[in-house]
Amino acid sequence: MKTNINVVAERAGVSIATVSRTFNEQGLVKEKTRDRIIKIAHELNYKPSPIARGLSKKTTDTIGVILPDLVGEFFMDIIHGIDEEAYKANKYVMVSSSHSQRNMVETLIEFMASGRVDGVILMVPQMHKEVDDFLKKSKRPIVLINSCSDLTDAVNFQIDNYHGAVTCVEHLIWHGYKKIAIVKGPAENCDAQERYAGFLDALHKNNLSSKSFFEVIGDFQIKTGYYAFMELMSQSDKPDAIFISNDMMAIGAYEAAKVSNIKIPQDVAVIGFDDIYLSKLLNPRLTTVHVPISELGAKAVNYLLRMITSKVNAQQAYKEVLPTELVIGGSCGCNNFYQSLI
Amino acid sequence: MKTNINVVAERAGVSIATVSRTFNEQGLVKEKTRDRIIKIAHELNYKPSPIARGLSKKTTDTIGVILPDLVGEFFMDIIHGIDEEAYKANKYVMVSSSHSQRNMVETLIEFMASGRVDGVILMVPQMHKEVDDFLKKSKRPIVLINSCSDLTDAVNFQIDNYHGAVTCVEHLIWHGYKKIAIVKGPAENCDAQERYAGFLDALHKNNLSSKSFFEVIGDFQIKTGYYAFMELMSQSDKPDAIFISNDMMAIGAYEAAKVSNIKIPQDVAVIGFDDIYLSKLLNPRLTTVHVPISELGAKAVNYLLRMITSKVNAQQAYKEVLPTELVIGGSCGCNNFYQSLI
DNA sequence: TATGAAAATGAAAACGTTTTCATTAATTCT
DNA sequence: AGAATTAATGAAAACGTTTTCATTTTCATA
Repeated sequence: MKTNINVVAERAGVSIATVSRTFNEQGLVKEKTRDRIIKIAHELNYKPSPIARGLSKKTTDTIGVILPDLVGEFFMDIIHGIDEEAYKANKYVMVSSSHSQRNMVETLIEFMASGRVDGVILMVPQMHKEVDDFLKKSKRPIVLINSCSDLTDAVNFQIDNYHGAVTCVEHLIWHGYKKIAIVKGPAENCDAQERYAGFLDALHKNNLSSKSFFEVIGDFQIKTGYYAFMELMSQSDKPDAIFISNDMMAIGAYEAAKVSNIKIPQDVAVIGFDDIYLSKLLNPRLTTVHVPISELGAKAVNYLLRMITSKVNAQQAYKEVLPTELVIGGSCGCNNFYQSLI
Repeated sequence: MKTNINVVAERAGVSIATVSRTFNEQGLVKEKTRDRIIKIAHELNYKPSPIARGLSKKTTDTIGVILPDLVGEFFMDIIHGIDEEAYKANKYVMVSSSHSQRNMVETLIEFMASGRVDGVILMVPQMHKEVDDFLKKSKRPIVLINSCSDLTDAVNFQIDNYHGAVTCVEHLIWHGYKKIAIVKGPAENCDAQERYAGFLDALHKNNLSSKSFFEVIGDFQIKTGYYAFMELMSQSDKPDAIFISNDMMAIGAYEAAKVSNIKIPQDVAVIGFDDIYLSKLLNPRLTTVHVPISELGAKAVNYLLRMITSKVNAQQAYKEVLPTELVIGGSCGCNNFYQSLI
C-alpha cells in the first residue's frame, strides 16, 4: 500500500540500490533502466522520504534562521530574502526568534545538535561570550548577519553603516551646513556605533568638529527622536542640520518640528537612516540611507549553502559588507527629488 | 565516539529499548534505572535524534506555514503569533511563501507528502479549486487562516471583517453622517467582499442606502486610495464620510486630501481598516479597525496541534471568527482620542 | 572468441530510533 | 511457600533511505 523504495524496485525488477541511485547520482544507472524506474516512480507517485534520507545522509535540506525578534518589516525583509534564495536552491527554511533573549543560545544549540538543519543563519543584536564560544565549536556551519564585527573569525554579512553615515554627513556638508548635530542610537548597539563613527570621521575629514551639545543619545524609537529634536532645537546655539541615526527617530523629529513650528528643511535639515517604508510618506520625503536588508538575507543563504556543500571552507572566516545608498528626499534641502508615494 | 542510544544503553547496562522508553513514555521504567539512564545520558550529552525518531514515529514536531507573501508587517505578525505558540509547545516552524503564486499547491503537497511537517497552516488569498480538492484528500491536518469562508468543510480561522465594517459604518452614522461612501478592495478578495457586505448591511439597517457614485473600487494600495478619494470628492454631490476598506488606501486618501486642500474630518470624515502601524502616525490619527493578526496565528497553531494529537477530530470542519475592534482616532470626527505617537 | 576493463547492478550493512512480543523479575494473594 | 498477577526489561523487527563492497554485464580490444 505505502509506496516506498521497495515497491518501486520490485515493480521495476531491480534492486533498491539502483532506485536510490536513480534519484541521487546521475550517470550511474543505465539510461534504459533509469527511464523505466522514473516512469514507475511517477506512476506510483513515489518521492524519496526526506526523513529517511536525512537519517542516512545526515543532511536535511533545511536551514535554520534565528532572529532576535519576529516583528516589523525589517525582519520580514530578511526572512523574505532568505526564503527567496532558499527556494531557488530547493531548501527549506526553519525560523525561530530568540524569544526575548530567553534562550537564543539554547535554540541555536538545539538546532545544531539535533540534526534538524544543515546550517544556521544567526542574527545577534549584541554578541555575548556564550555565542562566541559556541560558534567556534559548532560542527555545522553558521553565518552571522548584521552582527558586531569584533569577532573576526566568523562568517559575517553586514550593512555598511559607516560609509552610509559618511555619505549622509558629506551630503549635508555639500549643502553648505556647518553646524551638524547627531541623534545617536543606543550605546551598546553595533549599528549605532558604526554610524556614529562615520559621522565623526566625516566631520573631521572636512575640518569640522562635533560639539558635545550637538550630540544627543536615543534608543531608535520614535519617542526619543521627538525629545532629541526638541532638545537640540531649544538651545540658543542651534544646529542647521541633524543626522538622525535611524528613520524611526526621524519620524519623532518630524512630529516635534510640526509641534514647535520648525520647518524642515528650511529651518533645519534632517537626514535619517534605514529607508523604512514610512520614510517615503513623510512630508517632505525623508532623505535617508537605503540598507539592502533582503539582499543581506539572500547573500547569507548563498554563502551558507556553499559552506554546507564545502564549496567554500566553513572554518575560514569571511566578512562581507554590503553597500548602503543615499536616498534623496526633501528633508536635506534638495528639491528635485522623486516623490514616489503616488 | 558518536553518542547514540546504543552507547547510553551499554553504559547503563541496559537495552536500548529501556533507554528509549525512558525518553518517551513515563512510568514504564523503574525509578532507579530511569534515574541512572538520565544521569548517564546527561553526562554523555545525549539527545535522541529527531530525525531517527521521525522515521520511526512518523512525526517531526514541526509545523509548516505557507503564506502568499513574506513582506510587510501583516505577515510578520502572523508568523510572530505562530512562532510564539509553537515555541511554547516545543514545536518548530517551517515557513514558505507561495513564491508569487507559482506553486502554492506544489509547496503544500510537497510539505505534506514528504513527512517534513506534522501539519500545515495555510493562508490563501483566494481559494481556487485545486487547493480545495487537496484539502479533502490530505492525510495531514491543515488549518486555513484568513481564507474565504465558502468552503464549509475545512478548518478556518478568520478575522471578523463583516462586523468590523458594520461597526465602522454605525460609528459614522452615530456621528450624524448620512452620505457615506466606500472605497472597496479588489473584487476577488474575500476580506474586501466581507467588508463591503458589512458596509451595505449597516446602511440598510439604518435606513440609508448606498449610491453607485459613492462606491469606488481600489486594490488595497496607497495609490488607488489617492485616486478614489479624488474621484469621490470631485463630484458635485460629495459624501460627508468615507469608509475606506484598508489603511493603506486611507493613507493615499490623506495625501489626496492634503493636495486638494480638503480637511479631514472637517470636510469629510474618513475611516480605515487594519490598524497598521502607520495609521497611528497620520494626522489626525486614523480611525480604523484593529484586527488581531498575531492571535490569529496563535489560535491556528493551537488548534492544529490539537488536530495532530487527535485531541480534536481533524476531519471535522471548524470555523472561528476572531472579533475586530474599532480604534478611535480623529479622522471620524471624534476629538478626545488618545494620540499614542509621543 | 577469449579477455580484460569499464559500466551497471545487487546484497547487505548502516543511520538512530520506536515498538511489538516475549521473557524475566517483582509483587500480591491464598 | 507456591501460584497467579503485574511490573520491568530485552531481542529483534520496522521505519525508508544511502552506500560500500562484491558481483555480474557489457563492450571494446587483441
